[in-house]
Amino acid sequence: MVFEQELTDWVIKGFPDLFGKSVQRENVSFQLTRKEFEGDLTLVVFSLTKFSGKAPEETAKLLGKYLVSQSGIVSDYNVIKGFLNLSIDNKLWLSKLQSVMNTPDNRLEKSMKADSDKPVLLEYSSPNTNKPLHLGHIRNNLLGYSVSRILQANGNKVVKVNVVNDRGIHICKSMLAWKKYGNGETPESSGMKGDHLVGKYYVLFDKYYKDEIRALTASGMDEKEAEKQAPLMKEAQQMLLNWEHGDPDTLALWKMMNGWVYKGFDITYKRLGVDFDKIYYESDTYLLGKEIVDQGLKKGVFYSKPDGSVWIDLTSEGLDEKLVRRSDGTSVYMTQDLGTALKRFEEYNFSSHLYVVGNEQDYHFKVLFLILEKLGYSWASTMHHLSYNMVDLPSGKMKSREGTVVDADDLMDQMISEAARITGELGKTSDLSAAESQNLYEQIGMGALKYFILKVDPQKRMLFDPAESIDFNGNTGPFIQYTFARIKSVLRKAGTENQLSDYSRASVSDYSGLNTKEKELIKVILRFPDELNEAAIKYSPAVVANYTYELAKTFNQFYHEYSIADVSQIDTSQFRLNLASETAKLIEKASGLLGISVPERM
RNA sequence: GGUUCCGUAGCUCAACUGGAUAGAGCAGCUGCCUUCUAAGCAGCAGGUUCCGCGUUCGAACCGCGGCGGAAUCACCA
Repeated sequence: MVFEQELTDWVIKGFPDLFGKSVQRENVSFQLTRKEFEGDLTLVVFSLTKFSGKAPEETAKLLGKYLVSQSGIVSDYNVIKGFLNLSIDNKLWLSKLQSVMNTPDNRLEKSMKADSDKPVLLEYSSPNTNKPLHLGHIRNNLLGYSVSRILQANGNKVVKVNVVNDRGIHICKSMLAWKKYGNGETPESSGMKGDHLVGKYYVLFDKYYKDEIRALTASGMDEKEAEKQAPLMKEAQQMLLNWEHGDPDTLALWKMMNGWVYKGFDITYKRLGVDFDKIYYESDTYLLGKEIVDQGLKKGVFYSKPDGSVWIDLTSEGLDEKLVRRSDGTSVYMTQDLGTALKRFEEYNFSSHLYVVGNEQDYHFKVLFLILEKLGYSWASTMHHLSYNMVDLPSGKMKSREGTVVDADDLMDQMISEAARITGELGKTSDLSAAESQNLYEQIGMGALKYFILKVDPQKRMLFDPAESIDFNGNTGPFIQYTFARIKSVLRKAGTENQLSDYSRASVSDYSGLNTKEKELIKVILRFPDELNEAAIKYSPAVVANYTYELAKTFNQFYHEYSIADVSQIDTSQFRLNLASETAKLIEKASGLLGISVPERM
């Protein structure tokens, strides 16, 4: 935090003279002073008492006195129990703020040791092509995209990759159902979005498949056996074989239907505002990794069983035995992930590799990384699974086959029309054109959705109740957007937008009567780099989201208490306008990290 | 059953990674639009941080033991 560095230096410097013993940097810990106490930064002295040999209060008092007389930073101090509250000179707050204002973008380049030119590889989204995206995918996509922005803001190069799961039995199910029951229906003929159309046949397959099972069990067959013997399932499996053998008809159907899905996904991705630098298709990558298995066998990392299947024994690590190649020589999920990881390293020479994948795959990634390590790849240690928890409905988990999903497109539509309704009620769009209004509704609706998802710690399971639409009041995206728009409006009316840089220097240094609300706002503004850094370390957009809310909230309180554009005091009002302008810039920047766009007016 | 994650106000979430009297927003109740945006501001009420023991100056956070929820342990991906 601001001033922490300097103050720590002073404590270390003065300690030996005061107490006859020296202290290490890690023993000196500062925190922001809580609002109810006098002061700006607080030194927690408990951990220092074993070096000072004195009681906490006594230690704090001596240090406080020393800092006031020697450091030139601290104007005053008070001691409460073992907490030494330090007040920083107002002028220093102002000059810190001023240096930030005068170098608008530089502060984003500091923090986190961005590793030279090597990129960070970030995989996210990874959809199946047999059904449309739902709320769970939204969480994945928003998280992945936001993490990429946060890493970039910390000075990293990021390569965003998506791997599309475009093959397998589940794809064949939709294909088969379409072939049997589709009557040649296309997105054009039905007016349906391609991914929804394909999803419809996936559900249809399941319906008829269940019918078959029921019929078989009614005639006395065991349920497990019925699942295997159902004609539809057998046909689907045959289709998969045809696909693997390159049957032209099957491939043509596969290409056509996947094409529909990609078109649909593109629309959804675009609305979500996410994008990728490279897309991998599983149909291209599923054979990768076999060579790695051979090498692993030679090195003795893997072993084969009599039937020819290849395994790794991880029981000594407290895990199980894991299959890495089937007895028929085909690769499994693990095999291809090994292969793609190696391929990506060869292609990009990444400094680290992140996977944004749901926590149901925690075990898979644990094993994946462990195997890579055992195979001797040094970069295995740079891999990280950014695991996030599921989105739950009040009724429990979403299940696409049972129709208990919140569809991504539907949800976005709903959010946008809700935004339109509320905006209309508040009468804010009377002077906007139809196109401008529509654009505004989209910004607000999507802002609400994105903030709702991203403000929650990724590791926590979150609940979404479709019956209660996402809020537009309080701790929400629209509140942040509203604050931004209001600041912009004030600046427009004050008519000083263009002169700010000329004014800022003079007005900041001349104005010394810093009051509580102004100071609070300044403190929040100056915290931005720390928050950004923390967000990058934790890979958590939630840090940014909660910070942005606090910034907007603090501004609103400040704004309410003090008339910003009071012309009778040109210096103070100019200073306050500068503060407002700085806040707006930060809100815009922080929102950008979340993929939320902020409107100039709303 | 083994492993991993989670449990904070009625509800949805915070809590600077061990610090002071655990904070916001919804929902409920009170006030505030003749003044630059009321999607706002000020206030009231709401807590045994799932339970117990331990570690220490100090625990929502760390350790152990329970209870509750979830995920995973496939020749699926």
